[in-house]
Amino acid sequence: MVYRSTERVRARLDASRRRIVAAALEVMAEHGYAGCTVAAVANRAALATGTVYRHFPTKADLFAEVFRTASQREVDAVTRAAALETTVADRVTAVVETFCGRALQSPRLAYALLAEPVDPAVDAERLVFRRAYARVLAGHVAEGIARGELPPQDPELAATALVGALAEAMVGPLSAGVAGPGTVPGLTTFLHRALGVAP
Amino acid sequence: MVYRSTERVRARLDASRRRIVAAALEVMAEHGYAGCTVAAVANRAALATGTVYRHFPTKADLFAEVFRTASQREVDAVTRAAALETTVADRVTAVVETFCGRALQSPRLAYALLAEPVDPAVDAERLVFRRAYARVLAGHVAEGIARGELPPQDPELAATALVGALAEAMVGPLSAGVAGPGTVPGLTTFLHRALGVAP
DNA sequence: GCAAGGAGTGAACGGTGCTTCAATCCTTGG
DNA sequence: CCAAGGATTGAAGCACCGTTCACTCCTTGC
Repeated sequence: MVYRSTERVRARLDASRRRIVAAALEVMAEHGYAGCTVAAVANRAALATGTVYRHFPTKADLFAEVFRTASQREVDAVTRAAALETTVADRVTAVVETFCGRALQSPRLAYALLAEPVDPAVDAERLVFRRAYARVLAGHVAEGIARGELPPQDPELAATALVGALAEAMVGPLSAGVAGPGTVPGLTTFLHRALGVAP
Repeated sequence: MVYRSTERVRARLDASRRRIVAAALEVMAEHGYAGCTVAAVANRAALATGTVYRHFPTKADLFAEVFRTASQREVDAVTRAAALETTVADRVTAVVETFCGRALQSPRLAYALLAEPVDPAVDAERLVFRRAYARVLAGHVAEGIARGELPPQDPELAATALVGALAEAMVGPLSAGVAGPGTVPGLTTFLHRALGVAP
């Protein structure tokens, strides 16, 4: 046994793996999930098709990771934006603005993450994504109730409904053109009222 | 030219076509869109695979019609339920209860119509479906504003957000088990507040 | 430099399921 | 009953892609 994987090789492997995920994300942001053949991803990563399979057992596994990565980034952005505010009202505003702003910035990616038809195994990851958003929001809602800024209510349910409303309001604009200028403020008001933020 | 299609034949053709759509709907309600191969649908309709293609140019066309039919039925049910009520609050309650009740009654079908990964061409039909719901709701919202039962707001946007909240709140329960008992009333309250129904 | 064995390659494979088509059956009007 | 022509059949065709694998290249430690 003369060959044993060394640090340098492991670093290169790691880099390849990351490059594959990044490439997949790029292809998805450009052509949607529909354009994401394994060959296209490999090509973008400057690797052979077969090499992808040295890092991921199946295409679904690769894209599960892609979705997980991209989703985490989105959730983080929203979490960070909310953390800068103090009242629940301001936090919800921050969430809506961040979510919509980012979605409209890269519409193709947002559509893929939110609504595009994908492999069922990848679709499962989407549910996790949405639940992650809901969890963040549920935390703020619960705290709002505790502080007396919001009336008593089921934070989980409220958060889920918020996420649904947000996503739905974005899907239309994403698939066809751009959102009207009133969309984001209108949505903010709507969601504030839904939660029972005192006017 | 001795043969010319007669009334009887045209009736039989029509019946076949309808039987194909009905069969597709049945298969979808049982096994989801994933289980809907053309062969399975034809089999259920007691026809040969090839016959399907004498009625629909492609599978996507067939399922576009299936979605259209099923969606119309759902929208009609909701419309009818709302029409029995007078105040906006009661109408929204009726919509939520009807929507959720029907969805939970045939969860596999509801999941297919709302969220299951489908062919992109069929997915387009889904957007129409959701917009149809939104249109119904937007009408009620607009009337509510006119009557002074609701504060001024963009009825389209509000309706879209309502539909999103409803759909999202149902997807969880549909994919895994049943809805908790508090879901429907909780959702109703949430949506009333969102619209600004006077408490 | 060399043997051992992992990493990388990409053309070929294979499964799935939509779609077609030549053969057959059925309907119609004479 | 017959000829014309549409309707039906279902097995074969076909395309598309994910996946594999025999081969080559590279890295390692002696």
